[in-house]
Amino acid sequence: MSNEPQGEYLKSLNPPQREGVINTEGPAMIIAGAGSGKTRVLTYRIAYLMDAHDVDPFNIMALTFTNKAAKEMRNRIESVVGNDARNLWMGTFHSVFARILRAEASRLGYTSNFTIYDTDDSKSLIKTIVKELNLDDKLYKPNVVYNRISGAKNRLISHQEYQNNPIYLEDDTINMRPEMGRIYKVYSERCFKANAMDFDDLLFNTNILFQQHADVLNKYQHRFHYVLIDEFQDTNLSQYMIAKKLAAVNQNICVVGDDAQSIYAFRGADIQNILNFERDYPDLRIIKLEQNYRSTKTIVDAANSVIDKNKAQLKKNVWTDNQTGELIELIKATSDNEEGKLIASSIFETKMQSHASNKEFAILYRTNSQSRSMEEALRRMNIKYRVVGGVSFYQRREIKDLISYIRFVLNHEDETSLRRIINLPKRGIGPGTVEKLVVAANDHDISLWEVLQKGKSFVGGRGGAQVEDFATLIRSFKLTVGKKDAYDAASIIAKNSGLLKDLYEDKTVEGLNRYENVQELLNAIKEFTDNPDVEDKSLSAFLQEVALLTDEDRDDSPHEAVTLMTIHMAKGLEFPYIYVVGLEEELFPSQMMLNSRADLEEERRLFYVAITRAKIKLHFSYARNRYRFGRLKTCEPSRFLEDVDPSFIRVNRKYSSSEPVSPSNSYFAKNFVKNNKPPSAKKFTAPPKHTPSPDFAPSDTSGLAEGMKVEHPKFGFGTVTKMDEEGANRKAKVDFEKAGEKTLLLSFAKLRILE
DNA sequence: GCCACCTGCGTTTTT
DNA sequence: CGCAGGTGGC
Repeated sequence: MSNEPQGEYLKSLNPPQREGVINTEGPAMIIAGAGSGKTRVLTYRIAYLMDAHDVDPFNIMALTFTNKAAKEMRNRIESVVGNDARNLWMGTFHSVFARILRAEASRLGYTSNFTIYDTDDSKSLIKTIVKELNLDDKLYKPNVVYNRISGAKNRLISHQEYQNNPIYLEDDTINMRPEMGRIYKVYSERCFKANAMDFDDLLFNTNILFQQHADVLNKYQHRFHYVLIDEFQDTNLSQYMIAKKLAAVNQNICVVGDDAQSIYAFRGADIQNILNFERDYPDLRIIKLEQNYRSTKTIVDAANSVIDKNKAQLKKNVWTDNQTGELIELIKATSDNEEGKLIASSIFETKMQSHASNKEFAILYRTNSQSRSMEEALRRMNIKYRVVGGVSFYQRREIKDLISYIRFVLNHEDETSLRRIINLPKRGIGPGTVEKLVVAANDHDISLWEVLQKGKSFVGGRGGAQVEDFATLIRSFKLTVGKKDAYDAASIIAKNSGLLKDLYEDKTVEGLNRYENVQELLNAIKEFTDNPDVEDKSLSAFLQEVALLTDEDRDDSPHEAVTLMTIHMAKGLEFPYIYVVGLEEELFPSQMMLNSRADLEEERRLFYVAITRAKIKLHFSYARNRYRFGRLKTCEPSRFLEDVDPSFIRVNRKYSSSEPVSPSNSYFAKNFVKNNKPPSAKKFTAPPKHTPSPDFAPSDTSGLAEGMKVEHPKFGFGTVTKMDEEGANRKAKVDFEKAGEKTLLLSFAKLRILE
């Protein structure tokens, strides 16, 4: 897509795509089937506005849901229109409106350096409040309370409205949680007092800002001549109302989405927004992109046969001109571990037969915990892989610790960060002391920072003095921050707070890791200050960058690797070879989604998303037994398998266990998990002459060298006599005691290193 | 205030 | 199973 000559790009579009690009004026909704070139249309539309209509990029706002999508779109526009693309207002809803809120903070009683609380911060504040209100924390679990408050905010219900709303009250009463409204109120007040906004506040407060300050709204309405929204099916009411208000003057609002791929209803996304959109803009231009360019006919038709089972959907007819391709292969396994093994073998074979590389494969699953058995199997076959998702870098304890220091230095009212750092490293300021300080600040309605500085007046004994020492430390950091750039300031904070020293002295593996992670954060800050494009090199500027950042920009994982991730993470991506694993009842569909038709349909859309990621070939798999919560449980194949038209599926006999086995009558269901060696493995390796040791497990052979003693499951024991070549063709010549001399391809051979 | 042990709980998550 | 949080010893 690079170096496209200007104007030429229109010719590469099909008629509906072109319509989506050139009809720039007035409201438009583009319903884009999977793989139909949605991002292409959106990026070209923006490029076309700048290129053909000479629209100033400052007047265009383009909203996405992920940083990654925003970044990718900006790059693609840049390749058409050049450097001007940098001036677009393009980003996630949260980052774009955080920027506007910083500029207008004083209108809402905030200062422009307000802290952004992530979900963990919010939950820990909720936990504190539940404790302070003496409520039952079994009933008012942070998760439950957070979701309730989040849900209200996303529907633009303030805590005042919540407490007056009979529906919410009744609901809470039925659920035995009558104090929910009170917690919401206190939580909102505490966030405000802390000069902090949570993720939902960034949108909620933008609504308040536009509602209460007509001049501000007016300003932005006239600034943004064009508003575009990607993944519109994922917007919640709060986001929709912001966009609607901004577009009210110029009416140039264009939304792109696919109702069939709506998988975030549980986060407040509302399919209703698509229907409302038609109602709110009667002269709406609706464009349907129905030609799929991504997948084979088999995959497109199979996906259609699945989504057809849903009742709630907009009619559309996704089709493709691509080849029919191969049938979907179904792999049946006896256990989760065997499933991993069969998948890894299938990947290995496909790689050999189709000359495919690792990065063309993705394994998709419903829950992160399913990655373990896949990882083990891939490791054993020496197939490189990367796991996307899991615990994010910025959520790691040591990283949040340093970030919390930085936050508190920049915002002395940030209660949640204070609680995190005041006794880290240990300074003898315990929870009791902290509570006294916070209560003092709240009861006398004075600032938290003031209370800290006068610690001795609020806390008796040694505690008071220690609190004042802490305040002095923070004050010294504050001075440093004013004088130094982000990197120097952060380094001084990391060092003088004692954080680094604490980690440095921890010589355990995890401790070393944490120390390295903090260094990595410091490196990231160094990169920030060294970046010539960055004008403001202050720590405060860095913090604002990082607050809404997830792991996107730190993708240091090997490129030439099989990708493992949840289906949610895979949305918007495509791979030639896709394995959708764990297709079992109660896992996928998840047992938590079986209660209502709407939930089950969302789950089915998730399955649809999984299928439509594949370009060339799709594999399904399930296991008859699976470890869940530490227990081996029997599983039924997923109902979703029956949703796929059977003419598109064939059972893979080679990579499937023919006998369904229940744990009660099976020798290996009971035993093989222990020794990791199911008898069924014989089906795809020749019967061994040598009987492997009971604890045989292939070693990591990257460090294999001449003279080492090894065990091979088939050839038995031997000594490495020669190493040859590197990378994928790395070989070892081994002199086996019984089998003689063999040359083994290490990316294939299973060897256990004995010494 | 600190650490070691124990219990009980959960599963998807753009920001 | 793996983790977070609580308890009870010092």
